[in-house]
Amino acid sequence: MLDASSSPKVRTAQAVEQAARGFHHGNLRQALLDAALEAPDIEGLSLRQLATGLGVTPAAAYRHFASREDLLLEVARTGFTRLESRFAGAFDISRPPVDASEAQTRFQRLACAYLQFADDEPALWRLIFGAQGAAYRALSAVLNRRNSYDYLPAALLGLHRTGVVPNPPTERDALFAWSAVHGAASLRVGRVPGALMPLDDLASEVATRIVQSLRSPP
Amino acid sequence: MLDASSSPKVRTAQAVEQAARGFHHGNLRQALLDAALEAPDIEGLSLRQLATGLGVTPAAAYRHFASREDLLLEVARTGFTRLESRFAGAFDISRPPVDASEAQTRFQRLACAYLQFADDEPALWRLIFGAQGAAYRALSAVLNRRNSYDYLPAALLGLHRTGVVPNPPTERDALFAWSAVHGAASLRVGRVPGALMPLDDLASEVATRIVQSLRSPP
DNA sequence: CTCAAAAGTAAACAGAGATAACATCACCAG
DNA sequence: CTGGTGATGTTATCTCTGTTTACTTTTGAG
Repeated sequence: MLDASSSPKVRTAQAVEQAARGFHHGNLRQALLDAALEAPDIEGLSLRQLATGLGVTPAAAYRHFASREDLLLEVARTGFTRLESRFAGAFDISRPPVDASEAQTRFQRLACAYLQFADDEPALWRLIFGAQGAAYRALSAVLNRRNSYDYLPAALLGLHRTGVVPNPPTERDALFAWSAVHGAASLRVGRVPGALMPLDDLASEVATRIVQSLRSPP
Repeated sequence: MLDASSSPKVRTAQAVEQAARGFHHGNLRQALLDAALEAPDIEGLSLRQLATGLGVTPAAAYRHFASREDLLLEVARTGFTRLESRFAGAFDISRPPVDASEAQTRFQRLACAYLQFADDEPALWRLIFGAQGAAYRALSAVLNRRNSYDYLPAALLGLHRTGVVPNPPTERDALFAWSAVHGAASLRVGRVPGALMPLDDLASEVATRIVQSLRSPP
């Protein structure tokens, strides 16, 4: 299904040629998604250009997606997955940090992963969080939030458990942390001059400041 | 040029009447801008709908704006002005705060103004800061930054001068503060569940935490 | 081998931005 | 008062977009 070459059927030379080109009875759906993922402006892309760029008629796309919005939502879904896997790469959520230093490193790596995603795939970033966050809302209701929503609380909990932060983390702590990192990513994607320092600097700075704000009660 | 009423020319009674109706030799330019300002989705609006909604032919709009983008940029400009005037309402930048309490109040009011703008005019907010911040960048280069860019540094300086914060404010301090408030506004416009608390709560919380983060060196 | 479903094409529609040619009205010069 | 000029509007048209409909081709299972 997903890969034309997995079919055991023999194919005529012509069919093989067509499959090799990837069109006309092939993996059009994936090809459309892949092409969209590489567009510099995903939200602004045209279904027709996308289809004709793949050597296929515009109407063919409607065999695989109900509408342009539907296609974009699917792209946003894989974008979300990529963000999640970056989180997963930041630290192992199932194993608590051993000391304060590791807890702080984890938090910083999480912030860095968020910023790096915005840096590496700004089009996906804007697709997910831009446009009044429609894609984000539509997806976060459906997606397995088991992953994406647990890393920040886990990191904050780690900071508390290892003694970096006196109080156990609240939802408002998480919201503030998210706001600060999200805002930094936002300004960076928007190429606001002040936010264009090296990414690691920005990440460590933002992370450090957030931790500082969590250390003292009002 | 910018304002029809600034023209020194006298107008006949008929012309005034037409101007009052707003069409056919009147203030079409302003009418277009006003109508756009009231749209729930400014970025997504159609020039044709806008024009026909004002009882005018689509092509008429091109007598006043070079393109749709140009129209939107002009709308963004007045949006920026509105944001600025909210800043101006937060505190008087020319008079330094008298004590720590006032300095903190000022900072919080500034944060609140930012968030309130996002709350009251989400369409304008998205127009300015959304879409990779194109409008923001295009405008911030031209706009009289005297206003919009001086409030945050001034508020931070006030915090330092009154002894709330030990170190004099740096650019990175300002960037972090902006990030945190901007991020909160972003999440709020995106209707992220956690950010939907009463606005004053959010503003005071974010402001307080930012100040806390500025109180201790790494 | 057959046949139904899956997946493509072709042609058309409405609506978008944009342009060019034409029309009209205001207003100033004489 | 009058004539013409420029600002401003209209009409018609172009290309491009998303989307639908009807038709055709290809695939794969019974």
